[in-house]
Amino acid sequence: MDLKALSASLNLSMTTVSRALNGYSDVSEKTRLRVIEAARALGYQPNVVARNLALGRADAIGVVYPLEMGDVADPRFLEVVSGITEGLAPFNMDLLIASASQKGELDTYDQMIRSRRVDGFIVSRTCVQDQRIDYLRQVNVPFLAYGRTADCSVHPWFDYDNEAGSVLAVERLVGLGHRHIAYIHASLHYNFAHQRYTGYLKGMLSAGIAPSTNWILRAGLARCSGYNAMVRLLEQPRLPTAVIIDNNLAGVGAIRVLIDRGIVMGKDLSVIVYDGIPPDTLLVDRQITSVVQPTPHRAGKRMAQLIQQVITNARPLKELQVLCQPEILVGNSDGPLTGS
Amino acid sequence: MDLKALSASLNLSMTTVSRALNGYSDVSEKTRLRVIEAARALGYQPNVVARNLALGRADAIGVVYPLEMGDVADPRFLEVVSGITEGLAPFNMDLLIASASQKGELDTYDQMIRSRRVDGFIVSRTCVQDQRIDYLRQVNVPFLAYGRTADCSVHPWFDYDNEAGSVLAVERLVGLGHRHIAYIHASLHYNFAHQRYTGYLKGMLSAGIAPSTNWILRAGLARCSGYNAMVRLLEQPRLPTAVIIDNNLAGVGAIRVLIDRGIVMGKDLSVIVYDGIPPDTLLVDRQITSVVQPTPHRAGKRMAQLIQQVITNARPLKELQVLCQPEILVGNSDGPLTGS
DNA sequence: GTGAAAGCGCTAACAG
DNA sequence: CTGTTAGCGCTTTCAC
Repeated sequence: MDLKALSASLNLSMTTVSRALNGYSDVSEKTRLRVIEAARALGYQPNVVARNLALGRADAIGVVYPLEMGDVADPRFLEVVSGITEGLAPFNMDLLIASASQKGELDTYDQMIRSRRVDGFIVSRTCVQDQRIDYLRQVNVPFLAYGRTADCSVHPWFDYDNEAGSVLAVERLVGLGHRHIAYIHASLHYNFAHQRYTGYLKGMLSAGIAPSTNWILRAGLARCSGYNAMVRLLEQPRLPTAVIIDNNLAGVGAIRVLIDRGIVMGKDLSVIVYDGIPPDTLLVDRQITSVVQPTPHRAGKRMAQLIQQVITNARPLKELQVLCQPEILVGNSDGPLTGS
Repeated sequence: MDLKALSASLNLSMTTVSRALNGYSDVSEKTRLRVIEAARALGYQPNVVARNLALGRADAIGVVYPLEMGDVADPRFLEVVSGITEGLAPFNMDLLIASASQKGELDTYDQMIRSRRVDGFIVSRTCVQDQRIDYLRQVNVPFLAYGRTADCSVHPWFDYDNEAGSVLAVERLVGLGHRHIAYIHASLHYNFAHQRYTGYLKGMLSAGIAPSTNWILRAGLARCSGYNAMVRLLEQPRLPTAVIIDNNLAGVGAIRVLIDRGIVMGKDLSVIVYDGIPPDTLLVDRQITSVVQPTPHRAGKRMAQLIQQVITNARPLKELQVLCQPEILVGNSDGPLTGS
């Protein structure tokens, strides 16, 4: 069932039918209803390929991800993708996923652009200095960056306010009376880790506390690294009364040490984990106080709307630079400073 | 740079250029080389939208996944997707990902089909009785099922030989001298769980061992459920000397119990986990003996090739029904039956 | 070997 | 308000 057949069955021209279906004003209400009804009855669905050729659009956005296993294995990313497709659906846009080719990621972008498969991109896992973004800007293809970069004032992006999140965590602990607050963090190479660390320092400063370097420990994005960091922390001659861990992977490992050693969270040591601990992970009945951000799914959905607005030029740049504010989700892993 | 411009710059007709580029025989070798060189130099890339309209293809395959969080959160699925895109790349095919619409999954399939966005589908997480497959068969759209179904002799699929995996596990334990072999499993509603369970029974039968119902415990696809199951198992008046756990989530939980209670795997109790334990999970230095299957990434890649062959009708049905054989990956969580 | 012309299914001027 | 006409960029008969 194509447009020609549909219009023939209605004794109308293809033009009129097309306009009726696409909600143009210059078609009588009566005709429109008749057309819509017939389309439904006959199960007409426009051929998007033809339509896109005529319109010069692709009605799709692209995501290309690197082949490195580390990236691929990120469970959260699938949730983001899920959110993106969901957010794109109302606009009848598709999500095209591509692996980076062996020739390199940039090459994949180039191919997708020149073959007109997509109208724009979502660039994930931005680096401080990001050549993909440089390239897309240069060839003038719409995109939304998932994460800020060194120079991100001139393009649309979506990111979390990592600094603010750490400040919140420090403020909460200080409010509970803590002044000896340790910090376990991932490599400061990562943009998010750097920002969170900055927030920690800032929060401490505001509270008039000098952070102790003995209590600032480098871990990584792995549970075992958090485990080791906590072990090291507990070997210190003087112990802190609270600790903030800047990512949930290290958080799981660190908390494992506390559980294994019978250290009671919220009493012996207050713990706050950035991003929280995924459910069904700890296997003990504890709610970890967390800095929470919108779920990956929600973030993806929001990004879908943003990239759509980028493509349609619906909004000024300023409104396409979205910084999500984190919140504290109170659990029972922290508590007031005890007299001891 | 489009075909018209390219052919103009070569003083050739679009026809000839098109044929040269698409490897037709009826164009002189000399011209072909000249065309290819020029195309490269000028950075010509065919507009796939136009090409697809002319050819009536989409050069894309679709994957639609349900919105349920449980599915979305499956980290393995992203790896499968990654493998699919990689496997599709050599054929210049794209992967289109869509969330199921609120109206239901079938509706999403229907839309994608009628709008000609895709040439076929990969249907994941098949159920024993699967309406999506019924539908695709009915409308005669190519697809590959990821997982078998009750009646899967008439369509292409890719699956793991779950039954054989359990048999292997039992055989290994029996070979080590064990006869008291417990089994912790997910809901037998799941196709894979049912098949693995069948394999367990079969393996036991072959070894002339009557499985004890006290040692067959129902868990689920969650770590905590495995934890609870193991606790229940250890409460039995008589204990088994070995246990097989049919999924890695429950496996993590079950093993946690053993670690916490100081039960030494491979000595006090031999443990085999289907699919193995993901790295950086246990936080203790143990290699769990596992039934392993091709990685999700590889599986995805293979499926990409399969669906491509389905679409091009390249092979007989029989060769499009692929059953992957699992293997045992030996760790140190099992060992010979000790005298005690 | 090469080119002219028709058409894939749809949209968008431009007339009426 | 509705229909006619001309493309979108590519492939593909069918002649030469």
